[in-house]
Parts: sequence; C-alpha cells; structure tokens
Amino acid sequence: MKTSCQHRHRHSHKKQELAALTSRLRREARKITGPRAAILEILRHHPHPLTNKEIFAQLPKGECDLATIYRAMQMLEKLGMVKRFDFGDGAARFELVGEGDDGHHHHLVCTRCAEVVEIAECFPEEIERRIANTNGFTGVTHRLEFFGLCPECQK
Amino acid sequence: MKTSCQHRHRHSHKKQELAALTSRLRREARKITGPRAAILEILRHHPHPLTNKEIFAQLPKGECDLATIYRAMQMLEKLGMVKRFDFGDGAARFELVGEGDDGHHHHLVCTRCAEVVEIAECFPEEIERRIANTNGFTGVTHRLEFFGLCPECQK
DNA sequence: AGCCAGTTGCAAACGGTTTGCAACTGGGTG
DNA sequence: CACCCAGTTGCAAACCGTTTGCAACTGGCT
Repeated sequence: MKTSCQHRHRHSHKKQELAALTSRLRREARKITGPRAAILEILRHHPHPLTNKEIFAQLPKGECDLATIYRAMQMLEKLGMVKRFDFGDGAARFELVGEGDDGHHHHLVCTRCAEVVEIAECFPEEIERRIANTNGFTGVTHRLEFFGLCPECQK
Repeated sequence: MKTSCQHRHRHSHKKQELAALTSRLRREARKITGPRAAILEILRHHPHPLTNKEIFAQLPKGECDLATIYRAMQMLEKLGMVKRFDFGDGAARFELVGEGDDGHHHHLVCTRCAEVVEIAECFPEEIERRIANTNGFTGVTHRLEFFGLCPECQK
C-alpha cells in the first residue's frame, strides 16, 4: 500500500543554520531583531512543536514580550518558515520548517505525559483524492494527529 | 483496499427519538430539565456538529443560559451521548451519537463557507496499528479532518 | 548621520470556556 | 401528595490563549 505523502517534508532533524534563517527573513524585507533571533534560536534547537508560552519560558527572561512571540509566529507562519500544529488542547504549537519544505506531517502524542513522536505516515493520497472527487471539493488537505499512551506511561 | 474503521459508527442520519435520549439521561441519574430537553431537541434535528453558540442561537431566546449549554455538553460528552469535534477555529463542535456508537468519524469542511460533509473514510487501521507498535504506544486513536473548497465556493 | 517603515512593550480588549454562588427544581421518599 | 435534597440553573466574574491600539524605539536603507 502506498502511504507516502504528496507533500514534501524532510523528516531530517538536522538543525538549520541561524544565518540561513535570518537571510530568509531579510529576503522578505523583515528586520532581524533581538527577539526574532532569540525565537529562531529556540525553535532551531527544538525538534518538536512548541507553544508560544513554552518559547517564552525558554527565552532569557526579559528578552521579549509574549505578544512579540505571537506576532513573530504569525509572521513566520505567513512566510512558511514555521508550521502550526493543533494538539487539541487549546494552544497552538509551532515547528520550524526547512526551505522548500511545506512542513506537512503528523504526530503521535501521549495523552498522559504529552510526549510527542513525529510520524512518517500520512493519510493515503488516493483516498484523499477520492474524498475530494466524490464531494466535488478542490484543494483538499487534512489535519491529522494520533493520540495514545506512551511506553513510559503504560508502566 | 480496506479503509473501514475499527470504530463502530452508523452513518445513518435517522433522528433519535427524544424519549430514547431522555431515558438515557434518566438511566444515568441525570435530571430531564427544560434546557436539556431543548438542547437535545436541537441536536437531534441537526446532522452536523454545532458550536455551543450555534445551539444557543437556535434556542427560543431566554430558554437557557450559555453556561448551561457548556455544562450540558460536558455532561453529554462524558456520558458518550455527544461527540466533540475540532475544526481548528477555536470553537468546539458537538454531534449527537447513537447508542452503542462511539461517534468516531471525520468531516470535510469548506475553508470558505464552512460547509460540512460527513466522510465515510477513516485512517487505515493497519497503518495506525503499525504506528502504535513502532512507537510502543497503546490505545492509539486519531483526530482527522479534511479541508478544501466546496463546489459552490469554486465558482 | 538621518530617516522611516517596521518592530516592540505594555496594557487593554477579545472570544471561547469555566466556575463560584445563591436560588431553584426534578423526581425519588415517606 | 407534600417534602426534601442532590443536582441544576442563571448570573457574573474569572480564566486562558490570543489579538490589538498606541506610543516609543530601532534596523537597515540612503
């Protein structure tokens, strides 16, 4: 069965250079400010989606305002440098996305300890296409996350 | 290809009798009050998930408080009489669930006009099982919704 | 060096949801 | 059938994540 994804996503966790990130910003006529560099630095070192509050907590205190993080994430999302995920707990989470990558992928989240595993599998293309055709929809994508009990929490 | 769901869900839209609903409530030692009957009455006539505010708007005005709806939906969800869905717009939606049904299913939502279509397809069981096994997780489920442009909105 | 669009911090506003509390009531009991 | 109380309700305030108005500030161009 073919289950690969139509979306380009490199499941490499190699960190992007900060310089590469800032040059992407500059290219979009965005300023490289202290808060932004600090936020990118945090995201860069984090393999899993972070909430704005988590980013805030990791910032050297006083480095920047929470509102600034919200604004930065909005901008980074619009530029496609960051992808927004929703684990259903009412707080958006963000993950850095490589250049040329659309960041589409899914997670397996422990419902007890919130551990997150990145998942390679995706919803089968052909079924999604069938769903779109059957209902006459175009530009169909999906939001998909898995939930369960992680090995640690089963003990 | 086998894509059916391991979860029992009858995609019948036949309305449940109000009497059946209230007897389920009574069985759980819950009181049948005016607000609750009115809420069930609304849900019963609605094929698609409703937000609490939408339910509120359909209630004869003054029938009950918004907080009461929130409390009712929490209770109904706990009793398994209602299923919560999340279309990613920050408002929970609820759909009545038949007895013996777990309500697990998915939707295709128009990103422009918010039209909702119920989807029969589900994430393939065997892949989900593989994901669970590979990562040592148990009790794995998923949250899955599709988004696209409906036929009307393509014009 | 100077300028200005873009950015920031702060505080207030916002929208969905929850909660404390006092008044009320469904439905079982005597 | 009247009584009683756990469960329920309305109201208002609290909550929490997120957005926004505004005045002060600054990156990076000229």
